[in-house]
Amino acid sequence: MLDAARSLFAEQGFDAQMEDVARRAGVGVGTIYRHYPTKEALIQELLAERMRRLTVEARSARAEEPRAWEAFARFLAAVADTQADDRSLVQFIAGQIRAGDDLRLAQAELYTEMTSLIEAAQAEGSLRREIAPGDVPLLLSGVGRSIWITGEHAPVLTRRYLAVILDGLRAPGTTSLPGHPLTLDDMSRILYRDELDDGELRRRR
Amino acid sequence: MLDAARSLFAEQGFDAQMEDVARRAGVGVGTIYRHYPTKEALIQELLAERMRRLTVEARSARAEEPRAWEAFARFLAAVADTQADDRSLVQFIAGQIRAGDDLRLAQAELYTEMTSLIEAAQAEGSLRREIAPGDVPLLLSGVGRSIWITGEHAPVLTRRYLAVILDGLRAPGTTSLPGHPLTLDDMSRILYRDELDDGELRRRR
Amino acid sequence: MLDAARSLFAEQGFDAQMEDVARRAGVGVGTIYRHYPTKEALIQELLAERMRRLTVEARSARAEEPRAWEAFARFLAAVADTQADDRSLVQFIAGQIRAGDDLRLAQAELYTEMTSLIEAAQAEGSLRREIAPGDVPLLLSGVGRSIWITGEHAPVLTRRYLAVILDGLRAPGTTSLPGHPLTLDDMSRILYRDELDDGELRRRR
Amino acid sequence: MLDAARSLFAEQGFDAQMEDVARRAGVGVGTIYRHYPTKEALIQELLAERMRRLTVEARSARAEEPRAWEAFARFLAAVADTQADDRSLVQFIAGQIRAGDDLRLAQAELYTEMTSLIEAAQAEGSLRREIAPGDVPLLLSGVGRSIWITGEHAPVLTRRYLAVILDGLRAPGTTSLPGHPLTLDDMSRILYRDELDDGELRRRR
DNA sequence: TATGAATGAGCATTCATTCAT
DNA sequence: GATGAATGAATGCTCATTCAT
Repeated sequence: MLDAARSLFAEQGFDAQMEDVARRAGVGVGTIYRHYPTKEALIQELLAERMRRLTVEARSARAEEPRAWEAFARFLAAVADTQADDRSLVQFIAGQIRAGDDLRLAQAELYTEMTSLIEAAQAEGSLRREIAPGDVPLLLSGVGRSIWITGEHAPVLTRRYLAVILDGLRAPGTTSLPGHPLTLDDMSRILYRDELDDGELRRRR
Repeated sequence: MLDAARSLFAEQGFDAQMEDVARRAGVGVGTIYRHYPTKEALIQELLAERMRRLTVEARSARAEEPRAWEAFARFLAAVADTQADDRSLVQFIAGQIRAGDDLRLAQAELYTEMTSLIEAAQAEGSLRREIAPGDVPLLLSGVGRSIWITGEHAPVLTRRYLAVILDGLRAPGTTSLPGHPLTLDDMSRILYRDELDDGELRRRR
Repeated sequence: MLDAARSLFAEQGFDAQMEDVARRAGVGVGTIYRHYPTKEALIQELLAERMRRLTVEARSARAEEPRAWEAFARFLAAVADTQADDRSLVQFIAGQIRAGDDLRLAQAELYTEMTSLIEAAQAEGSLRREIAPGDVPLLLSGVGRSIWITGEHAPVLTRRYLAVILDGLRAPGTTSLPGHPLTLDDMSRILYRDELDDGELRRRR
Repeated sequence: MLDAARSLFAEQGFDAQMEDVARRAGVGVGTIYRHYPTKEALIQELLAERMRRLTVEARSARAEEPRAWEAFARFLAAVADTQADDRSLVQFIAGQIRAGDDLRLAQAELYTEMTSLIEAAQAEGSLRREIAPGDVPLLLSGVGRSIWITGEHAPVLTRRYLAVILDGLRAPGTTSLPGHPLTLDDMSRILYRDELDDGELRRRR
C-alpha cells in the first residue's frame, strides 16, 4: 500500500487521487483511510520514510568513504537519485506540503547527519566554506527532475548535473556566494511554512 | 488583464483561480474567456511572453557584454531572477505545464539565442565544452524553486545557487560530465512531454 | 453487548457508530453483526426492550396506585424519564426510526396497557374523555426532546413540561379538543410510517 | 431555491442532500454554493427567515387581539403550524444545528416579542406565572410533528394537542412546575450549544 | 462586447457491512 | 464462534468553463 502510494505520487505528484492509490494497491479507499487518517498523513509517512533512508545513506557514506569529499559526493548522488524519479519529493521541497511531527523529527536527524558530512569536507578543505546543510536540497532539486521525464537518459543525466554542481561546490570557488547559508532554523521556518497565514493555506489546500 | 494574470500567477502559481484573476483585472471571468479559450491558453500566452522577454535579454547580453562568459552569466542571472519572481515559471520549468504551439515557437527562438551565447563562451574557453542549451533549464530549475519556499529570501538565494552553478560550469571543470548534452529534440520531448498519453492527461486535467 | 449499545445510543442517539458500540461492548464489530443482522435490527431490539419495560411499568402503576389518575400520571412520568435518559428513544418517537415486527408487537402490548390506564382514569372522572392512547406519545414527544438540548437540565425540564401537559389533560378541560382521538390504526400509520415508499427509504438509508 | 431547500428540509430534515436540494430547485449544486457558502449557511438562512416570520406574527397577535391570552394562544398556534410541516425546524429545536450570528439575532428578536406576549398574559392573570419564553419551543416541539406524518389529519391534530397544552398553561395551574423557567441566557447556551467540545461536534458533524 | 450566475465533474473522507482468518 | 481489516457507495464542497442577459 505504501509502495503503491509511493509510486503513484512519484509519477503524478501529490495531486494523484486517493482512489487511484487504492486501485494501484489493489485495495479499497477505505483501507487506506484505516491506516492513514488523511491523505496528508499518508504523504507525511512517505516523506519521513525517505528522510530516514537518506539518513542511513549519509551514515554509510561517512563510515565507508575514507575521504570526506567522496563521502559528501556519494551522499549528494543518493539525494539526487532519490529525487530523480519522484515528483512528490519535489513538491515537498517546493514547500507545498506541511510537515507533521514525525516528519520534522526525521528531517532533524537527516540534517544532523548532513552537517557532519559537510563539516568534515570543509575541514578537509575540499568543500566551500559557505555551504550549509540547508543549501543541499535546493541545489539538488533540479538535478533529478529531468530524469523522470527523459526515461532512458535518466541515470546519466542525474550524474551529469550532479557533476556540475559538485564542481561548483568544490573549494575554494571562484564566484563568491551572496547571502548566508541557511541555518536549521531558517530551514525549519521555510520547510514547515510556519509563517503562512490561514488564508493562504486554504487557498492552496 | 494579462498584467493581472501575470502578477497573480507569479504570486500563487497556476493554482490561482480564474475568478481571482478576473477580479484583479477588474473584469468578469467571461471577458477573460473571450480572449483566451481556456486557462491553459492564458498560461501559454503568459509563458510565451516570458520566453520572448528572455530572448530579448539574451540578445542584449550578447550585444552589450564584451566577454562571452559575462554575457552568458548575465543571461543565466536573468533567467534565475525571472524564476525568483514568478512561481508559474518555476512550475513550467518543473514540467507541470504543457507547451502549446506559440510557446514552442517562443522557446525555439530562445534556444537559438542561448546556443549563440553558449558557443561564444565555449569558443572563448570560459565555458565547459560539454554544455548545450538544453542543459540550462534543467540546471536552473532547482535554483528558481527556492521561490516556493523562501518568500522574501528568494532573490538572494537565487543568486547564491546561481553562483554555485556558474562555478560548476566554468571551464575546464574538475569532475567530468557523463552523458552528452541534450539535443533540441531531447528538450522537446522533455519540455513538451509529448510522450504522455491522453489518459494521463485527463487524469491531470 | 446490548448494554453497550443501549448506553451509547442513549448518549449519542442512533448516529453513534457500530464500531463505537463494539468497542464499548469490548467485542469486535463482527460479533455484533453475528447477533443482529443490521444496525437497524439492533436498534429495533433495543426499542422493543424499552417498550416492554414501559409495559411492565404501566402494569405496576395500575396495581400499586389506588387512584387511576395517579397511576396514569406515574406512567407518563416513567415515559418522560425514559426519554430524558435516552436520545435514541426520542428519535424513535420523533419518527426517525421505522419499526419492525418485534417492535410493533411490543408496542401493541404497551398500547393495550395504556388503554387500561386511560380508561380507568376517565371512568374515575379525572382524565379528559377525549384522550386516547394514541395521543400520548405525540404529546410527550416534545417533552423528551429537551434531552437533546439541555444535558444536565434534562431531568428537571422533563418533569416541568410533563406537569404542564398533565394539567392540560386533567378533566374537564377548558379549551375543547378538536378532532378525535387517534385510533390504533392511525397510530400504526404514524409510528410505522407505512406510507413511505422505498425510494424515500433508500434516500434516508 | 430557498423554497426548494425549505420544502425538502421540511420533508426529510437536514439530512437531505445538497444534490437533491439543487435538483428540486432546478439548478446545479454549484449554484447553491454560490449563494450559501456551506450547507450550514443555507440552513441558518432558512431558520432565521422562519424566526423573522414568527416575530412578525407575534407582533400582529399583540396588536390585533384585545385580550392578552388570545394573543398568546394565537401566537402559539402560529408556532405549532410552522412546526407542523417541518422536520428541519424540529431538528433545530432539537439542538442539532448550531446558530450563526444572523440566526441568533433573529432569535433574540423573537424572544423579545414572546416575552411581551407572555408578560401581558401573566399580568392579565390568564397565564401561569412560572412560564417564560424559553419554555415555549420545547413544549410545542411535539405538537406539530405528528402532522407531517398523518397527512389529512394534520391541521386538526395540531390544534388538538395545542388545546391540551393551552389548558395546561392556563393560570393558576394544578400541578406545580418543578425547575425554573429558562432565561434567555439558558436558552442561548442550550440552543447554540456553546458548551459542546470539538470532539463531540465532529462526531455529529 | 462584457458580465457573472449557473453548471457539474471531480475529490477527500465516512461508516455500515462483509468475510477471510 | 469471534475478530477486525477491507470494502465502496455516499456526501459536502471546489473551480474551470459556459451562456443568457
